[in-house]
Amino acid sequence: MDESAPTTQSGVPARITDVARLAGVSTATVSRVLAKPDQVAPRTRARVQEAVARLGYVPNPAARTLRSQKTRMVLVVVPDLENVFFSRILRGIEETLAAAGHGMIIADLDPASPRMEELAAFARRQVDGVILLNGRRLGTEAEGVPTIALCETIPGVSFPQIAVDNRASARRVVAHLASLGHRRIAYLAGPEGNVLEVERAAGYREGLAAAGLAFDPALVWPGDYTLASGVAAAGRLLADGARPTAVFASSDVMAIGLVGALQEAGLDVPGDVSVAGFDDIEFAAMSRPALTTIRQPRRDLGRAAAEALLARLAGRTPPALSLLETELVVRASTGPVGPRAR
Amino acid sequence: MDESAPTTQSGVPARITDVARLAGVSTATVSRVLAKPDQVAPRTRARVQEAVARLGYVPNPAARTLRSQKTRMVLVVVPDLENVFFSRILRGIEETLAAAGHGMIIADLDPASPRMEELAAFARRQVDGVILLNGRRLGTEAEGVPTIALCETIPGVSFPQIAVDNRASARRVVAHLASLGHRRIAYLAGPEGNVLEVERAAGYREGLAAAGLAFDPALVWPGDYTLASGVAAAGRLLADGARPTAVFASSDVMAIGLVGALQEAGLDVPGDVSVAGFDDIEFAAMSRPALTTIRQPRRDLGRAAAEALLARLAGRTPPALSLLETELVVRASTGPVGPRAR
DNA sequence: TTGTATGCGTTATCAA
DNA sequence: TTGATAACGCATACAA
Repeated sequence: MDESAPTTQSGVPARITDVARLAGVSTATVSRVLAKPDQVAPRTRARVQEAVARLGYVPNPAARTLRSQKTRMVLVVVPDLENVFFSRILRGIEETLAAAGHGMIIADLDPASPRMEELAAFARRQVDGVILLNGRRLGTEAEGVPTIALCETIPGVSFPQIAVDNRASARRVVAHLASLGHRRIAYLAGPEGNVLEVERAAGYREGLAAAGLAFDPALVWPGDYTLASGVAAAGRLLADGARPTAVFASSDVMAIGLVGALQEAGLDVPGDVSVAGFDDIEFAAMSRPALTTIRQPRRDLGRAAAEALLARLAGRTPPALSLLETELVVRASTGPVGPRAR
Repeated sequence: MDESAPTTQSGVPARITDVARLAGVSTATVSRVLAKPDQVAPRTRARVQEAVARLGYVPNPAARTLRSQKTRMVLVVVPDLENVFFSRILRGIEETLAAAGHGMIIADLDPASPRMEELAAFARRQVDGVILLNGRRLGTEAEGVPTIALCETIPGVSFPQIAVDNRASARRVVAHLASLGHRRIAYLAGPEGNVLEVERAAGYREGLAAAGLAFDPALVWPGDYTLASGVAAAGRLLADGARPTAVFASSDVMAIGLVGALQEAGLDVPGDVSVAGFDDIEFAAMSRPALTTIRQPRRDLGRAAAEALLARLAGRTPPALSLLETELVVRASTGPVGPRAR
């Protein structure tokens, strides 16, 4: 009944020498059977595999790493594990890596953290590759550690990057709002200097231009992707003499904060103001009114990054930049310009 | 200007022999300076430390692990990384482990997954300890891998467990609702058989009893901690002839789904129905109306688990069960029994 | 207090 | 196709 761990009788994990002895071959042959089975004669191979199974042999990873200089581990650097945005991406990465026999180590690290250096030292030795989600280079890529940037692209680097077309997506949001008749469309920005922010802001302006609307700097409000900045934006809107009839918030979290604060102030969304977000986090669909937003294919983003890294590890060269498709998800938070606002 | 990696001139990472040569000592002494500095004469120690700094020496982890049989890594098993509930716990674990020089490897694994076995094989070799968040034993603890269970306790195991008092917390929610005048209080349950569910359900019944209210099985609704089950519960409530005036949902996610669906049906929360949740996830405060709930000290839970594990690694024996304090957070989703319901 | 020497468990090189 | 053997880089028992 006892499904105890497969080991030698003694309870100590079997080593390669145990397998070799049982199969009547050398350790070199055992190693070959595991790494390059077709270089071993079928009969020998069968004997070894039998012995491996009997002893439940699993190679010692540390010994393997020491000798082969490969760790079969990948480091994933996220800026904030608490941000729900990343969870599904991580899952996409993990499932892809696991299928290829690689483990995933997560570092939750503010890009400004001094631990970046410590982490670089870690990455140099403990992983075969790195996926960066925080828009900051680790520095290890220069030392030959294959690296991929995901979502937050990093300008001027030579390694592959995976992202969505933030600019085009932002344009699409503005086009949607304009098509509903909105002519005063505000933009709730992300943290200054952030790549995502730069792109989305540019898309906002281009979207206005495409709809024949003038850009008004007074309608660009500062934000930092946090709930609090969404709430703060509500104050701004309420104080505004010439209120916008729609707001494009550059993250769902800000959009949700904004909507909540507006409702608290007695405004109706979308009756008085339409609000759109970006990301399509889980709570976008469950907030009231359900949020119109841009869906990022998060799982696919994770998968794509992991695949690109695996390709690099295999010596291939993935494209310098891959852009995945987003989708405009129209829900209840955006609607035609209301009678009051007209 | 170039902050290149600290290595020997050749670009190859320095080894212990390089340090030994530069400092004019044996490798054993270098090793000692790093592991037990006080066993080395101050002057020698200084020379070695100087050499270490000059060469930017960092011990090779694989070699270290191979020799010492310690990996300085901890495995954390979560049932669902997408569940926002875990993120802050993970951060609490990570910061504590990092401070002690241990890395954190996350496995995102449905408890029913067949990968549990594969993971056990991994844990046996690649980590010094395990923290289980999914209520399932890995089996490696029997083989001497120190293990801690967190949040979802596992009955009948001998290793330390960290959790909150789910039962007492549930009682407190019911007491709160009862104090607002509610006499028909429904309970939206979690997945059948889950430890958390069993405890919270018991607390619900005890809470009713303490308030002098009768238990009515018809007021216990099935759920599984997902949004969808919260939405489904709304249908149940609306169809109910003798509607409850309050609902205690055993997770915030279900509570939020329930509230949204009730609002969609034209009911007012808390005017028509009060709703309370459990967990205090980030969105509890930002949903409308803001959710009354039980706050779990998630970061502290993570820290406590990590500390308990570190204690075990150090040969000490933490208590078999530690319960951390929760807090009833009263927000806007619960209120006095409304006139319509009275 | 310091040094010598050995082995941790593999993989890779070379020779057979 | 297979085997002998030398690293991989470190920590530790033991000796000095």
